[in-house]
Amino acid sequence: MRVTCKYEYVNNSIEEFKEQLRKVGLRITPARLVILTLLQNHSKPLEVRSVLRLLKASAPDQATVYRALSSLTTCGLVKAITLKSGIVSYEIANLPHHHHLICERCGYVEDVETCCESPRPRVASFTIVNDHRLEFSGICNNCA
Amino acid sequence: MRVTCKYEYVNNSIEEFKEQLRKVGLRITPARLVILTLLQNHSKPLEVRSVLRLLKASAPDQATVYRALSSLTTCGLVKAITLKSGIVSYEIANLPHHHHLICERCGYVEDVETCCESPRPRVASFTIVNDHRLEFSGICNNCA
DNA sequence: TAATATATGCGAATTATTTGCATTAGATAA
DNA sequence: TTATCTAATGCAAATAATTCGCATATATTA
Repeated sequence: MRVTCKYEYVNNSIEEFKEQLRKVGLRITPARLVILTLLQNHSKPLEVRSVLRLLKASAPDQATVYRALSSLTTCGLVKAITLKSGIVSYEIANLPHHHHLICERCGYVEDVETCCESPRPRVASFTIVNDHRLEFSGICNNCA
Repeated sequence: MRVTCKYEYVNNSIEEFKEQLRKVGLRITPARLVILTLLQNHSKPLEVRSVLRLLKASAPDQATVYRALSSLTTCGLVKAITLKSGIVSYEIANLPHHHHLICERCGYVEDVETCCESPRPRVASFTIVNDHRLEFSGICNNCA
């Protein structure tokens, strides 16, 4: 399906995104759709900077991008992951469960299915433990 | 041992820190020692902002703090960890192997010993995998 | 289609981080 | 020790990143 509006995008999951937005009570807006689409089309997590750069042309305003990423993350449609480097990146939330392997030199990120088989920690000061993130790091072939 | 110099600090590991700095080839300076001491005295990882705030009085200049955290991290004396929230925090590197459990509401961090028992991922695009970080998140008692 | 509340764009304000450069102070060797 | 060399610091200023206020536009709902 091709949709032309203020910003242009090509996407097959538009209806899905709309449904998700509806479900979490966020309005369906071009800015949110274009950002969801962008994240979906990139298999790798994207930093804000990249999102801004990739959308630059007729893109939503930068404040809008920040606000959209924030609301989408809060509502769980997008995941914010933070790599060892300290840079926050965003990815579509409903990907199959996976983790990341990141190159310490160049920042290249690879998804890995390896998961954490250990039990959830039991700590007196916490009531609920409901999520985990596992990140491996090393040196990619290019940098080695 | 009590050492008074341009900035003041109380510490029992000064000699250890000096030895570590020597080993990695960084000069032994008051700024580095005071930052290592601060990180050591806090059991929790600290963000740059907190480091700056806690040191404020007769502290090293902010540019110096950034530079020191950076060089200490590069040389491996300090670890930069990035929590789900996207905030980068720093902790002394030579703590026993552990991971973190963070409250999604308030950011409270607890160290946990639970580790990842799964095998290191084998991925064609990576030559070396040499580290991992595991982060659990949930709701702490205070927020629950 | 009208009413209303949310989202956007824009500019400006904040906040965070980095840089250049003159000066200070570790380290090293005589 | 002291002289020498180089890295580290402080300061001010530049840059980058993020947030905010507010008028306008737009999605939703009835």
